[in-house]
Parts: sequence; structure tokens; C-alpha cells
Amino acid sequence: MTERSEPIDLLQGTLDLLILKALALGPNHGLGIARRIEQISRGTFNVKPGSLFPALHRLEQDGWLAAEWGESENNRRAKYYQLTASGRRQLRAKSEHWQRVALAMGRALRAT
Amino acid sequence: MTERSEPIDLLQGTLDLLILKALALGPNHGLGIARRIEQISRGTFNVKPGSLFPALHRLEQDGWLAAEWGESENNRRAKYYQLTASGRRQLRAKSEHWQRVALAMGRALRAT
DNA sequence: CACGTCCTATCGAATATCTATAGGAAAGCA
DNA sequence: TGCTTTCCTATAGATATTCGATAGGACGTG
Repeated sequence: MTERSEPIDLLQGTLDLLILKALALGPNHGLGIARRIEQISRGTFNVKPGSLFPALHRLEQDGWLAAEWGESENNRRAKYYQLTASGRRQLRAKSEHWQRVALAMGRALRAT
Repeated sequence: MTERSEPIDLLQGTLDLLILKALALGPNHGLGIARRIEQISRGTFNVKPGSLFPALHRLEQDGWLAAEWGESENNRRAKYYQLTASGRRQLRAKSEHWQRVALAMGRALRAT
């Protein structure tokens, strides 16, 4: 098993990046994306439906995701999302933005 | 000089932590806190007055800061803030929370 | 005096996330 | 069959935080 501590709330502004990253690992449907985010963050991030679906619709609206209806692995009606080319660019951009923020925060918190 | 690139917007939820950290380096007034945040983040974070003052009032309201009027180094009327004991605890708690987020984000973004 | 700078302050808008709630459809079970 | 649970999507309302714009008082300088 992996070590695991309590899930924590998202930092506002990171959900889009996490969704894009989750989909970069392969197309998936809504709840599957949430599960994948939980998995790659080692249980740290727990994305709730009320946050997830508005975000998915927003990202689709922006042209970063494309969606089509299909069937889940459990025979449920599910909307499958995948990254568009524009979405892959966004993933790169948002990743770099995150790196800059994390680097600056790290420096700031270590300041004496 | 230090390397420096464009300032970027704050991630929502990090301003309180940055203010607490800035004041852990010594008491200061509002604009002085903003300058110190810019300095310890190497010019990455540029806190605007419209964000700063509501945050200061909020933190004071929560009992994490104590304020008193004084004179700035330029003979201006300035309100000096310092951390309370409770504020120091908050700084520790928020720092740890940030570390957990940053660690989980790093892992998630490196996932394959 | 006129002007720029420093410092504090507030309002309105925009944005994102959470909680709570809902419903349909498939699966499991008595 | 009938009942319950699980899976998947969806929305409304509440909350919180930051930004942009704007304001005004006080000091220093030319």
C-alpha cells in the first residue's frame, strides 16, 4: 500500500490542471476522472461531483475537452472526455504556471 | 541581481499564508507587507491593495494579527501589524497544508 | 501652491469550489 | 418480481477570495 493521510480541499485554481492531467493519461468519463485524480494524488485530492461537472462543462466550453456519450465499464451511460490539441497546450501552460507558483511559494516560505 | 520574470496572479488561498509569513519576518505595515511578499517571492507575487487590505482586516478579525497605528519610515501614518500567538500557529498549520498540496500536485503532475 | 508619492480603504465584479439535492439506469438480492 | 444499492450525470444555492477601479488624507518637493 501507499502511505495515505486525510484528503484535503483543493486549492482554488488547481482543478482544471488536475482534470487536464488526468485526461492526458487517457480518455475517461466524469467519475473516472475524479477517481484518477484521487489516485495520482495518492488520495490527497477528493473531487466532489458538484465541483467536477461544472468544471468539465467549463473546459469543454473552452474547447480544451471533447465529449461523447458511451458506456462505462459497468454498463452505465457515461460521457467520455478526451483532450483536444488546445487542451494539451493548456495542460502545458497550466503546468508551467503551477511550477512557477510552487517555486515562488517554496522560496517565500523558506525566507529568513 | 536575482533572476526575475513576470509577476503572476496569486493562487486563491495563498494570500493569507504569504501575509503571515511576511509578518513572521518582523512587524510591518500594509504596503510594507506587500513589498516584502514581492521580495521573498523574487518578484513573482504582486499583491494589490484591493486584495491586501481586505485580507489584513480578515486576519485581524480572526485574531491572527494585532495592529497599531504608527509612523512609517517615510513619516506617513501607517498601521503596523504583527503576528499573535494564534497567528504563529496558523502560519505553521497553513505551511503544512501548503506542503501537502504541493507534494500531491507534484506527484500528480509527474504521473504516467 | 501644485504635484507626485505613500498609505489606507471600500465597492462591485468575476471566479471557483463546496454542500445539498436530484433522477435515471443497471446490478444485486430476497 | 420487487426492493435496495451503486453508478453516473446534473444543477442550484451558498461561501469565499481575489482583482480592478476608485477614493482621500498627509507628507515632501520644486
